[in-house]
Amino acid sequence: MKEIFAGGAPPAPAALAAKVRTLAPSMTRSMQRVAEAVAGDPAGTAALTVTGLAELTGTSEATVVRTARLLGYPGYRDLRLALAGLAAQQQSGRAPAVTADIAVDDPIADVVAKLAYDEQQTLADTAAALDTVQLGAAVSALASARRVEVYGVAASGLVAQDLVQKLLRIGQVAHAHSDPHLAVTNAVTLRAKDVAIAITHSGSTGDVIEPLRVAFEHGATTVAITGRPDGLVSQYADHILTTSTARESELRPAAMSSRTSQLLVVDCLFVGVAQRTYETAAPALAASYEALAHRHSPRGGTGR
Amino acid sequence: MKEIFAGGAPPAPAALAAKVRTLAPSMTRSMQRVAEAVAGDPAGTAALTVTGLAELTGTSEATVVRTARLLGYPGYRDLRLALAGLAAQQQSGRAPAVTADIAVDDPIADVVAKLAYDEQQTLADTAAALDTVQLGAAVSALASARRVEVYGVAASGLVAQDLVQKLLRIGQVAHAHSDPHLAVTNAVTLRAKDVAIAITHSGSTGDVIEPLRVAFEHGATTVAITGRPDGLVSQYADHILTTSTARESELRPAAMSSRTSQLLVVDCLFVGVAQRTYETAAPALAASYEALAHRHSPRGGTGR
DNA sequence: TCACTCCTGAAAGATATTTTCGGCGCGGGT
DNA sequence: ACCCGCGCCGAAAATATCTTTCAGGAGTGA
Repeated sequence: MKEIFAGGAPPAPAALAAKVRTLAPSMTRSMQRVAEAVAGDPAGTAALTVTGLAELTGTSEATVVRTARLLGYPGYRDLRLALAGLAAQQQSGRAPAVTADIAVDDPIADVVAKLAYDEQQTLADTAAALDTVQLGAAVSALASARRVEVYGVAASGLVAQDLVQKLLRIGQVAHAHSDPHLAVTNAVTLRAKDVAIAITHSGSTGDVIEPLRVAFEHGATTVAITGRPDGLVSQYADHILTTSTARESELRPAAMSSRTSQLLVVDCLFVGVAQRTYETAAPALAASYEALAHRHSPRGGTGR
Repeated sequence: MKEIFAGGAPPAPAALAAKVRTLAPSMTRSMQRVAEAVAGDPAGTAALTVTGLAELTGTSEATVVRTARLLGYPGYRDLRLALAGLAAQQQSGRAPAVTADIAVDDPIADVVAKLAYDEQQTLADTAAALDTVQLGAAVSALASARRVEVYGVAASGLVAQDLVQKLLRIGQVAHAHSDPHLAVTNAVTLRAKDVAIAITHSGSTGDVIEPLRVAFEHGATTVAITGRPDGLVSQYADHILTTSTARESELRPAAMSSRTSQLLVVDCLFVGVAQRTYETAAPALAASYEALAHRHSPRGGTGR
């Protein structure tokens, strides 16, 4: 007997479709075929043996096993078990109903419904796939950080600012950087006890990786929030938080769902830190709320 | 073959426990032990191999297989698969137990689940409450706008920037302002055919209302994205888009759900505009994607 | 074009499952 | 009380399934 059960990484409950999407880009062609079959028909796949699935996808047993490994399972046997579970869930639960893409001539009401549904899906996927161990580690680092620097450009830059705004509210020293040069300049000044966070969906945004690398080499604790955990950015990250990737279409750029996903992660970080530092966080939150009250006109209902 | 019971009956969906009880009397002692273990802890049993389950119940592999047969499965392998499904169902069944507020001592996994759930709820609420007529009107105004100015401070400022980033991608002329003075300065330059958008959750943020008022009085088309449609900001808005407000708690500031809600509205605006201006928007989107490609390191999907 | 890297599948090797087969306990007959 | 037969039970062989190894080959950059 080997591999009792628990350990560092739980295989994956039902966030399989999400995981497939997240990892698909880093897969080779044949592995993608396997992953596609698995994600497309969990129930059917669960009924197949390695050999059967290999034949179905026109690949070999080895490839199937490799795919299972990549998805986080010890082997095909375990993937199959998870698949059976997923199938059962789908069976009992309401039909997941694949949402149609947004078309150019969709009425506005459909657009609202589809976007809302997609973002909900993204949230569910992200939550399911989020590694709570990594998250916990990142929270610990932040809670005891002397100073926090967050790097992100474009859409991820806004997420970085969002995190910083939140951290500032609970009395943490935090800054966001979207200027690559200034970011590197800033990273050089970091030491142990400081935390650097890089946010990049692609995992390969040079402008963000560079400052993280510098911070890493200067001994700071580094965290990466990325949709591609196999990306270059992970090389310099002590803790990796994976965001999920949703399908995108012409009218629905990837930035949309990655942002939703990143914000959820950021919120989790924030709440985690607020919990750990409750003694100081709670009064700080109250104080910042109080300080802003007078900037709102008296009118407009106070109630609630 | 004897085939006493199985016959044409399907393996068994989830009524496994019932089946065990029904068949128990007709079982021999050791088989009962196996059946009991299976019914008692489906999840745990699903993790075991034949040998493991045999050892656990103090019986032999043969007995385990015989039990599986009696329960209607072709063999142990299939029983195990069904067991995994059952476990997954049970798991998901007790999921909705996380609707409570986030507490200081919640484990990190609960925090993730609760935040994700809350944000999903916020999205659903917002989508349901969004006035598509107002939204359509706002989209029309944006689609034919010569220039778009967006005002927002703090968290809403980030949403403003998000909208602007998106509009820029489809070739619209857009700017975000979070500096109240500059915002007003900017607002006085607006004319008809220009669009001004104010984003404020409270609906009473003076720093944002003021520029909107100025824009309104200069003849620009004005849009308010607010959680309080009865707030002061609405007085100067041609179109009002209402975001939903979720309950908040000490550890979960209102900014969190209002941001989610605002972003959904902003996404809807963006997609709506992109639809209306598809001829120019599509190439622009493609071009901006292309232009950024080289900023990502080539490496990404290699090994590991 | 050549060298190189990494993907890929065939087949060997390891595990898990199923089947076979003989032992043994238990009741009933003498 | 003893013997006989019935059928449950588990050890081990046989088979199926999964995993690993290894070498050929496609694609890529120089």
